[in-house]
Formats: sequence, C-alpha cells, structure tokens
Amino acid sequence: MTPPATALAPPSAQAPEVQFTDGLAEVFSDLADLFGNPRSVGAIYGLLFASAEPLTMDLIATRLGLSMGSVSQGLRTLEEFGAIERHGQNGERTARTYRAKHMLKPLIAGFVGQRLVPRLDATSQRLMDLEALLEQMPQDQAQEAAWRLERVVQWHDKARTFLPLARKILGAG
Amino acid sequence: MTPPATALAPPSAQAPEVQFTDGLAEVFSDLADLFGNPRSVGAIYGLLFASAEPLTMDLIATRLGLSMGSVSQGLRTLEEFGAIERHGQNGERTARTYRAKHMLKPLIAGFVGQRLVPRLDATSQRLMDLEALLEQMPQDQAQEAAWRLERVVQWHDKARTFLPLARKILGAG
DNA sequence: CCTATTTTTCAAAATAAATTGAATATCTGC
DNA sequence: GCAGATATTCAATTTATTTTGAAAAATAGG
Repeated sequence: MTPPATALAPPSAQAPEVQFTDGLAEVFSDLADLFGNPRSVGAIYGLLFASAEPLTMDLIATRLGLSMGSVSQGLRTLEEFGAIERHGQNGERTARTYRAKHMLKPLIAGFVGQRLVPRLDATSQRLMDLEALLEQMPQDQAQEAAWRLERVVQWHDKARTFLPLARKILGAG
Repeated sequence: MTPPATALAPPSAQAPEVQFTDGLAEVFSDLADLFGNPRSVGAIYGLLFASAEPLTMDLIATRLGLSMGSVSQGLRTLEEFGAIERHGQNGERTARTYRAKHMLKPLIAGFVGQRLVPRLDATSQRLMDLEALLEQMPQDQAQEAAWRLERVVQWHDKARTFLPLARKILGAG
C-alpha cells in the first residue's frame, strides 16, 4: 500500500530546494545551540550558507519566520564573527544583501576569539586571585590547597594553548 | 588613606580557606556554564575539588546555598560523567560522601562522550538526510547544493575525528 | 529638508532552562 | 516491619535568555 514511486509530494511538503535550505538552517541552529549561541544566529548562517544568491534581511526574516529585530542582531553577530559579508554596499537604493563566507574558518575563529577566549581569560584572572589567597592560609592548609589549585591552573593553561590548535585544525577546510 | 597593611580583614569576609573553596566553586561554575552545563553542577564539582575531605550531600547543599534536589541531580550528572566518586559506600549508617577525582580527564571524557558526541551524531544524521534530498532536486540546483553540503559534511567529519584528540590532550593532566 | 525605505535599538513579552521543595522512595538498625 | 535518617523525583516556581515589535535612526532620492 505504498504510493507509486512517481507520486507527487504531499501538498504540505515544500519544494526540495526549500527543504534543503531550511534543513541546513536547522543543522546550523543545532550547532549554534550546541556551542552556546542563539539558534536564530545559526539559522541565519545556515540559510545564507545554503543559498546560491545573497539575501536581503527582509527575505531572511520571512524565510525563517523571524522578526527583523532578530535578523538584524543575528547578522551583526555573524558579521562580528567574520562569518558573513555584505554584498550590496549600502550606497544603493535597494536593500543590502548578505552572503555567507563558505570557509567555516572565520566563523570558528570569530567564535573562539570573541566568545571563548574572553571567558577563559576571566576565569584565568580568578585563578590568579585564588593563588594570592594561599598566602593568607595556615601553612598546612595552604600546601594542600596549592596542590589542588595547581592542577586547575595547569589544565587551564593547556586549554588556552589548545584553542589555537583547535582553530587551525577545524578551520582548515 | 589606605588602611595599614596589617589591618584585620573586614568582618564580612570569610576565612581564607572558605574563600578558597568558594572561589574554586565559582571558577568551575563559570567553566560549566561556558560548556553548556548548569552552573550548579560546576559549583558542586569545584567545591569537591577544593575540599581535602569528602563531603556529604547535606554539607554541599549548605555550603553552596543549593537545595538538596539540585545537589542530588548535580551529583548524579557528575557521577555519570565519571568526575566524582562515592566515598562512604551506602551500606553505612552515616550519610554517603563524595569526592572529586583529581584528574580532569574523566570529567572531560564524560562530558564529551555524553553531551557532545550524541548531539554531533544527531546533526550528522540530518546531514545524511539532506544528501538524500539532492536527488530530488533539478540537476543544476543539485550540483550547487551538493558543493555546499559537501563543505559542511567535511567539516563535521573533521570535528568528529577531532574530539578524541581534544580529549587526549585536555585530559592528559 | 522631506519622504520613502531599510536598519538598528532596546524595553517588554515569550520562551527555555535551572532550581526548588514537598512528596516519595530507599536504607539500616532495631 | 517500623523508625529515623538519607536520597531521589518531578511538578511548580524562579531565573536567565531569546525574541519580538514599535519607536528611533540612518540612508538616499526627489
């Protein structure tokens, strides 16, 4: 009782190319979420990535069912990451358009540099504050604590030096 | 007009050893948050990591100002990650106690294996669905789309094979 | 310098996520 | 199998984050 292989798609289904762009938007939404970014940012990038032509803000909003506000903010985030570029310059009568850079490298580099590194630096500072605290502790406690703290600091340093490597490997494609 | 260097700490300040444990709890809260885990999970781990003796659930809750419910859940998460271990076995009259494994390795391995990998696998599946979609698209569109999709798939595969390396390097300490 | 169009801003609303707390379950020793 | 203690569960609440939408700002042509 399966329908014939040549049957028309059910009326509710979108054209394959729309399914494709929406699908990529969803994939990047999931990835954005996985890395702690708003899903809308991922969706916008995914849609741009999937699209052959650059798109206007208006079109992106309609296509993804987002408000202009969200799209404006999302595009700014992506631009700060260096993941997209304006196509139509803004000295035109028509609306600006945006296109994804097809290298994932700038996206990753931007995310790492602007989100991850600052936060790791902040915890790094806190660890230094804790080191200073050791001096105020009684000898025996201080020694125990120093040993523990040392492990975290070492790991933290390793994580910091590891990021550039990660960026290099993941951004290479 | 700075106070003399030997002045007593202000009455509100905690003893140095409490500042130390609370400080580490905060550091791990921030790190947990950075990696998409509840802050309470990080706080619990940080407190256990900083403590010389294993702690009871009750003590953890009091110390961090969390409910028993939160602590129970947090401990379970950490146990699933393999980041902590029960110290007092539960055939005792007294309450169980928990201690952090001082290797960060199990924490990282557990997090990667139980949070990251499943989600990357899910997007991997979605990408395969999208590949199947290409066949339904008209020739010219399909070729364009295939090229784009290929980049994402390649990156995705790289990320998957990269994780074990990351685990190895970050978990080594 | 107006007007039409596009874009940004940001307080308020909607949504998602974490935490609580009280009910429920699990243990142990008696 | 009861009592006292510890531990878990999960619906309700709180908190944090994301999204909206309407007002303000920018931009270019007339």
